[in-house]
Amino acid sequence: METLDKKDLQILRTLQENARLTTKELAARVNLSSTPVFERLRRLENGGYIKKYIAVLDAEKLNLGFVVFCRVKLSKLNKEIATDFTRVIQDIPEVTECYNISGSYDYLLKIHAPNMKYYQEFILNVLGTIDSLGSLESTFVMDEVKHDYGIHI
Amino acid sequence: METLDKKDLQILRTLQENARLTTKELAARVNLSSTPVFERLRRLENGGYIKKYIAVLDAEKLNLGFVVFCRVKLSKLNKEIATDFTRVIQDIPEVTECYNISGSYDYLLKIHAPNMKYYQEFILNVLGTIDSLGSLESTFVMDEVKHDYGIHI
DNA sequence: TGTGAAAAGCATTAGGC
DNA sequence: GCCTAATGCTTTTCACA
Repeated sequence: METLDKKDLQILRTLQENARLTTKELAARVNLSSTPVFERLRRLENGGYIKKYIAVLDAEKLNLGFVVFCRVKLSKLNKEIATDFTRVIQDIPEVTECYNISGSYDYLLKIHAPNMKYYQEFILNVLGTIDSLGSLESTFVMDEVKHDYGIHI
Repeated sequence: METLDKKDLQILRTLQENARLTTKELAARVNLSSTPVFERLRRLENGGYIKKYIAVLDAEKLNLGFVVFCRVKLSKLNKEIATDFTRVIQDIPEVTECYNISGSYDYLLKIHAPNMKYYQEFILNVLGTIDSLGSLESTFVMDEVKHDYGIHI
């Protein structure tokens, strides 16, 4: 796929705000008829600009509103240990995000739990048992001040 | 809204994976016909369990793949300054997330930029000019190891 | 690339169990 | 609660500018 024009960007911008709009409604907002919007949309999906469509759930209501950012140092920084850690982390459902980062820690994890008690046991019984993990520092989220679910394009 | 049964959770779980499923497809997955699924969905939306439906875009392809976690200390920790900071932060499009956190910093920001050069200027011209901001520490994302876009329910 | 019309399929409501 | 059946929209395709 070559390049995106103004309408493409407008479509993407609109959909990352509300993915439930019908092609027709979307078409109205970008001043086109349904057909070209439909085709652009397919182009954008196939081109990988749209990765997926998701429903954003309310973690609080689903008893997973206790959020922690956890910084992790590997037991030793080599490729094998890093590979092991990233593989293990994929299968831990409480860990919703994991980034390899610069600085004095190696990884930053975002973790969702029901409460502090649960988290404490999670550290002891899950994270604490990973061999490739050296040390760990938890930072608790007291309030979500902003969450855009989208990027500014 | 009272409590969620197995089918409700299954619906939520499915939709946070793929929000584009038709009611019909969704119904097939939970072994019901369209009507009850349609009604449950409405109940879940109105009950606030589903906050919104969004398209997840590819930040890399849209030239916003340079991601930074930035920890911020307020110039002074009082209510007025905190309120000012959180208000200012809402209007900065590069900041896609902002959390009030425990520990030696007050806030954790997630920032999307095109590249390091852009980020450097962003720090100088935008973040650096916020009065309520005391100090700041940038942690660069070298790799996104895991990103679930959903919680484990 | 775009438009508009037509076919195929879905969301949504109604009526009954 | 659930189902099936009907209706009015949408999506999707096609012919054409």
